[in-house]
Amino acid sequence: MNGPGDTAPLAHRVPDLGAMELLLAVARHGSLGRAARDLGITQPAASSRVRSMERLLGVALVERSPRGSRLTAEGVLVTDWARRVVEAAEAFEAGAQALRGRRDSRLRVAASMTIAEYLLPGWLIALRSERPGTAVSLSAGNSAVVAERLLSDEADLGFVEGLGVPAGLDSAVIGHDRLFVVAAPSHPWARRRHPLLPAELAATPLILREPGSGTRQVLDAALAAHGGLAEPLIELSSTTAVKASVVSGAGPSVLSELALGEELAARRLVQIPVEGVRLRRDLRAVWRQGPLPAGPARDLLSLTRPT
Amino acid sequence: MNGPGDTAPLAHRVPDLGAMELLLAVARHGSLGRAARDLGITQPAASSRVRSMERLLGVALVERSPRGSRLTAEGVLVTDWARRVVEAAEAFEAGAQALRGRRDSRLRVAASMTIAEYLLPGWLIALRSERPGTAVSLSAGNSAVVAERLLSDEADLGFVEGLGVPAGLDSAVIGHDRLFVVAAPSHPWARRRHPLLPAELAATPLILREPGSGTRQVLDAALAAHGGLAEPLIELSSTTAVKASVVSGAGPSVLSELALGEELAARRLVQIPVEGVRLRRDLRAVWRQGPLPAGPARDLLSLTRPT
DNA sequence: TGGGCCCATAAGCTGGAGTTATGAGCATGA
DNA sequence: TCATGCTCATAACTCCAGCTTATGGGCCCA
Repeated sequence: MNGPGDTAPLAHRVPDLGAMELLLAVARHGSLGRAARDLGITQPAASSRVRSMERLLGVALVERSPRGSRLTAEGVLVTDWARRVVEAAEAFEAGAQALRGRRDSRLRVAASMTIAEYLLPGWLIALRSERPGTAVSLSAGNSAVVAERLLSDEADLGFVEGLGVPAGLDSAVIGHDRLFVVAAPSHPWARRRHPLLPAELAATPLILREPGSGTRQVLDAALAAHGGLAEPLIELSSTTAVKASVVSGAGPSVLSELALGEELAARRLVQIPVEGVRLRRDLRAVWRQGPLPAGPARDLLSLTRPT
Repeated sequence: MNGPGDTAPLAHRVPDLGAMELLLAVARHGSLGRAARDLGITQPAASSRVRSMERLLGVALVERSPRGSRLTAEGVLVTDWARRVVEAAEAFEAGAQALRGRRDSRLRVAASMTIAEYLLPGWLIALRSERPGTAVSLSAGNSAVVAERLLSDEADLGFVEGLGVPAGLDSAVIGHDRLFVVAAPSHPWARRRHPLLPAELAATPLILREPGSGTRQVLDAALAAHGGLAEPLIELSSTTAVKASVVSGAGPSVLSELALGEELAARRLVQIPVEGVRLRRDLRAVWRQGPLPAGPARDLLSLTRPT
């Protein structure tokens, strides 16, 4: 994950979250003093913090004047990058908060790993802005675990990404997830001129999650007609480990598009086109058989329409 | 940007970047001590940091044993959220570093605001991992500014998103950018059952950037055949300001998909389908007329193939 | 049983980020 | 013209978070 050439930890080369937050506040308010008040600190503290941020980056971010402060051209760019960090931190916080309140929460959610990692934090941020009071607790596991929690009344609402709906549950499709064939940029497949054929994919040993995972279920089903999945090259227990292996050039894999955003954007991985096979699965909200859930569960459900 | 109900600043409710980095290192190495060494701190420091992170979140993240440390189930989730924060911080750092080295850098890049904000940091991370030594400097502005810098030999490679290629430059299409019609979830358009017609869009006052911006050029051209763009509701100078206005319900707007990731995912904004009009523009790399650039510029160019 | 690896705890140091207090620059309005 | 109110900067002081070193206990293996 650390690029080569890195020496000091990232945290020493980048302003901390508080400083980024402060920069956003300055952009919003057009004044150091008001930004400081917004964050509950004093004006000199804000002033010195912005100054030390500018020293660290070697760029002037804020143009001070007796009538307020505006961002410089560079400041605008830096502020936008900072905003993305702060948004990621907000997602972190929303997720972590849901993880904490184990017992006493009003809305208990159970979700598959992929959904809990990549989608739920965003939904929780949105939920909090629409229904500020709602306390959420979260547990993660595969489809069977989610079903069990719903049926034993340990969860009010679940999210799964498997092929079918577990018995005893009602469901609604809330989106779709495509599976991408990916390889390192150095892999021969990355230079192919023509799409991969299903039979080729099926015949090639891949880096995969263990058999229970949703991704693997879909892949098995899709390739059954084309000779069935070859014996895996390696079996790993987490999506992150799979990605790391693929990036390092160990071999190709098939992964959810949700897990691939950063890697594809930074071209650490490349997507290999495939033709003639549908690698797609439904994302579903699930609940105990019966009427649509009411109260907070309904609020959350209404935020999760197809994207 | 701050959700309602927030009181303390985000930075007090979330572990700092160093702690998140440490958590990732623990996940990688399977041991607090080795993670500590990796980050250049001592084992007790790492131990206490992880402990205080667990106290802050109210969740056990790491399972210690005399033979090493593994993440708990919750730890895996938290680590993945932390990874996204750290990746955003890496993008921040890559961008900021490019911004700093004004004069002496070997590769000088000029880019449009949108590309500089959303795409360049990712490319720079990838570039650094493939060609570690490359120093990059960055300046941002609209197409005319980019062209000027290239022609006056103040930049080696440029990126623009306008409609045409400025005179005197050669170019290559490196991707596409769709423009989305967006509105707040509370806006009437968000509940429409049928796609918007071009004439409706043209007739509606929108929240827009000022006339010079690339987005507005494309919009003008696309709607010329449908009666031309109505007088804007408000004109603002930054994309962020436009988004904030739309979120607050002031009216609809048309924005690049690149700028909308977070807002659409969190459903602070919703996309309004439109039929019969092509709101799409090319993203282009540009350079002084003549042969393809060589050296570091070529390295960067080769990272930016169509996504 | 000694030596390797793990982790935890304790005591002490230090720097960074906060505070209060103060002053200077620029508008506005009486 | 002078007071008022906003802006930001500087200086001196306080304090605590996070680091260090030193130490000890558990587990496994040769």
